[in-house]
Amino acid sequence: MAKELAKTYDPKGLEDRIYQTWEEKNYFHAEVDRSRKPFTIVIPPPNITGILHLGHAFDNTVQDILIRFKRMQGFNTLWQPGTDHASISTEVRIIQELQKEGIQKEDLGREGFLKRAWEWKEEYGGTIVKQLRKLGSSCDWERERFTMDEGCNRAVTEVFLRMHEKGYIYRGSRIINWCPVCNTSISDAEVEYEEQNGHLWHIKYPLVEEDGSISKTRFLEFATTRPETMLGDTAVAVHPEDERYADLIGKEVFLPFVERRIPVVADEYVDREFGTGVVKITPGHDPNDFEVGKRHHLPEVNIMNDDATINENGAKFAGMERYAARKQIVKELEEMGLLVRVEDYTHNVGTHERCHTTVEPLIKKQWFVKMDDLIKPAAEAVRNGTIKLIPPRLNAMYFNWTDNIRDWCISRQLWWGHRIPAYYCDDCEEVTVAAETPDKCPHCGGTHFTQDPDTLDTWFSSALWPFETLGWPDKTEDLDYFFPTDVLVTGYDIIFFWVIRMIFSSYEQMGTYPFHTVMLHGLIRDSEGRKFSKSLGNGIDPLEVIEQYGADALRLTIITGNSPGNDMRFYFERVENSRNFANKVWNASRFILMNMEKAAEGGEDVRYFLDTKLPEGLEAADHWILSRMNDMVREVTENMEKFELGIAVGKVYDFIWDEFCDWYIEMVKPRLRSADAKDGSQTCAKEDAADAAHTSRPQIPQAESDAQAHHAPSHIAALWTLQTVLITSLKMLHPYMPFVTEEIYQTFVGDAGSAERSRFAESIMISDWPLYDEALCFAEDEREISLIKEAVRGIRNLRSEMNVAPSKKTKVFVVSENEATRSVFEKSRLFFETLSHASESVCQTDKTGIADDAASVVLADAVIYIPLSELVDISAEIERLTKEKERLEKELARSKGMLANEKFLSKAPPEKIAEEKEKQQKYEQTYAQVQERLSALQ
RNA sequence: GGGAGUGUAGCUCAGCCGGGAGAGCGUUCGCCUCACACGCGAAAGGUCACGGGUUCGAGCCCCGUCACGCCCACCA
Repeated sequence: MAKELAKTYDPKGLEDRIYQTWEEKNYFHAEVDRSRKPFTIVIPPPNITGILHLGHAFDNTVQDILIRFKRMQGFNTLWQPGTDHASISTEVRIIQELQKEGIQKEDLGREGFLKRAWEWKEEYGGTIVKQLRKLGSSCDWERERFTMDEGCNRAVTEVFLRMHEKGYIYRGSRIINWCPVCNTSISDAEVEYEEQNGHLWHIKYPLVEEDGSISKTRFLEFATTRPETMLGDTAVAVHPEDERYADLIGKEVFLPFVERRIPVVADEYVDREFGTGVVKITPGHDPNDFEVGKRHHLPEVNIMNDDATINENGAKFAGMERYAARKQIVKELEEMGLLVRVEDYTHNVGTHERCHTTVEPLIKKQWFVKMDDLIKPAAEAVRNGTIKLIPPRLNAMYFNWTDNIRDWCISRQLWWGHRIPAYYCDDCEEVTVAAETPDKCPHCGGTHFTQDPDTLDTWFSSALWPFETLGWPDKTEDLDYFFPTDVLVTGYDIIFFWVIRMIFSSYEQMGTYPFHTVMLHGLIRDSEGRKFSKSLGNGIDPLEVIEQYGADALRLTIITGNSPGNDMRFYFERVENSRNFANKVWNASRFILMNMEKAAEGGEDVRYFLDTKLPEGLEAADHWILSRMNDMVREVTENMEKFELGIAVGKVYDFIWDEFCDWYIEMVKPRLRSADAKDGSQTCAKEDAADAAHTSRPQIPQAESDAQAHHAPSHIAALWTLQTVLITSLKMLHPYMPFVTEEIYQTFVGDAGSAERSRFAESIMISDWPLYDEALCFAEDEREISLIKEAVRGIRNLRSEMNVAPSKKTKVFVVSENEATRSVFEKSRLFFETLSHASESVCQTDKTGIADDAASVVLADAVIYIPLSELVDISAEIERLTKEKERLEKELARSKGMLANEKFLSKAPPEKIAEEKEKQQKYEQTYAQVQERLSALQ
């Protein structure tokens, strides 16, 4: 029957094989099916330049878990995959590659460059997609899309046209962030501020006197961090209510080098407290000054070329690089006596997040999206709960953005990307926005056009991702069925870049929101809490982790202990622990298979898991584990519905390892063993006897073994329970650890006969998600087994403290006046004895026949005695019991205090009071027993 | 400057509706117990950052303080 499983779980080879089977069986693929409810997730498209890092692994594991969970719950699940063209990083990458060959991108020309870029994309662009498969991602690969494929291109053009038509897209001169190295504008969101040590130069400009002469004695002093921008100054500003300068407002100062007379203006932007309360105004090179300049109708002087060298407006500094110019200007100002002083100054400098070049604010004609109207429904959706952010605390972050939105600069001076569908008439230079080159200029009738050379910000197409991937702008069945999608999973760091833009784009184009829930996860950091970065060299390649420990171990590690929105640190020790867990599950399964085989050798069909009805003859331990399993199913499902994946998987883990493996399997062993003795061959019996001779293992008394044989088949009930609990646990674990669970599941189900087979899913990934079942609640059995567990723990503890060798078996007496308690021990004798290393257990009502110096474990209404006279140190025993007595005294004091408190009695809920009373009673009973023991010993 | 966080065992982190402090790793002790040494059993280890308050009762709620990162803004 069942296949052999290796002794240790080894994911190598196995994962690829299983993944391939899933793909061949087409399990990942979704088709429109009106009879079923869809559940859709669109992947945050990874950059084609990317290789898989732990962030992707995290993001995609979360998505895969949700998808697999929903798939098993019966939803028609679609996980829509694809990749992003990532304009800047791809273009930079290709330029670097060209440089190695000594080629500039201009040498190739636009078309040649794009050809090269596509070749590059075809060759390397698929890497990350292959890597996602290694993780186990159950994406519908047949539907894979690319942000620059034909459909997405149409979508982008369509949206551009529509938004331009409505006036949301406009072209205008604005001060933008310019990256002189990437040679393109970048959006505000792409600017990263870095604290840098710099200087604050205090400079003074001479005043222009009434007669137009330049004063040699009167100056206006101010401070600046960027002295070179003075070449573009068109004013100096003071606060309108600043009395110190009231008389100077409207006058002029003289700007050295460029020899310009510029006005003193009054503007509230100026902070009177800072420095001298005077600010130089450079509208061409500072965003704030740009605003001031607009208010005062100041000229805008651009002093810089695109490569950040000074241009012809910079007088004699023309041609110098910006920092060289700065140095020279400072030097000359000093010689002219206009430099007052220099102080060290730490300030934040805007840099380009991709290359960390200091950005240069420049005035450029760019395309913008007007945001104030578009953003309103996006903000509203989150405010009124139509879209839920998880965790909700990130709402504040979201609103911070929506409330302070600025127009979105969408043009980029790059070649790789969606070219802006705008055409300039060669005759009149007027612009026409159209899907294709117009025939005739609507302004002058001209027939020759030049298309805008710029491309769109990468995020412009990503913003359309949830609907463009489903066929928009066409009206497709897919779009109608799968859209709006359900959950978006991404890191909180791209709420602004992506999430908000998808929300308003979808609302604008589709008239509805793209998803109802956004699950935001944190970042994975290294073991010291640092971000992973190339410069730190602390990168961890997920593929290596998978190679070494398996994808399941990686997935489990990433999810365990994490809650939405929180960062987590990555440790190899934790991966090891996850791997160990996979091995644990593996071996538990191996144990069950082994026992099934043994039973099968005796001619029984033992694939009981195929039968879902509760069989006859289940014992307390079986009921207990089924009941615990049932709770686990409910709690795990609830937590998964709440996106608390870390909590959910923790519960599966604890259940499997602690309750199922460490307790239930151990409880069941003697039952399976006694079955061996019954149907076992002679050799088996002989071996047992031989074993027993030199280890003093507890022997099943002959009479009892016979009794078992006549009894309802206990080992059959155990085998049924083992299989049922295992299969259910595997299902609960499957979204987290898809490979090992599938492999084991296949081992159990794989060769079931065709009749049984039809009742069973052929793969765990399309099997049914377990449901909470009232029929599996066994409160009484849970209480009984708790009692046994408590007793076993006590005995183990005692033996450990007394240094009793595990091989040393002892007689155990359970003394209780309570008949029900005695009966619990009687019923569970078989495994109680094994678990507590007892040679024999005897239940009785009093201490008859028990030595006074026996060691004891005190329970509420029972005392367990272990005669260990030759081993027990009486004083140690007294000490142990005294410690126990003290502990109980403390608990009793607490409990009595509470119950004596009238306010507690009058205000606490009745069930809490009852609970406390019960506890008190138990403490009192136990306490009395301990005291009795102590007095007997002393 | 604004915002939202975090602070719990040596380390990393859980801790739901307020009702006797948990896990993993590490440490110590004992075990190759016929599923698993990637294992089993046991133990030690905590002023739940600090100070107030609310409450019969606070790790959890409220106020304040300190520390640490994060996001946003960008005062020249």
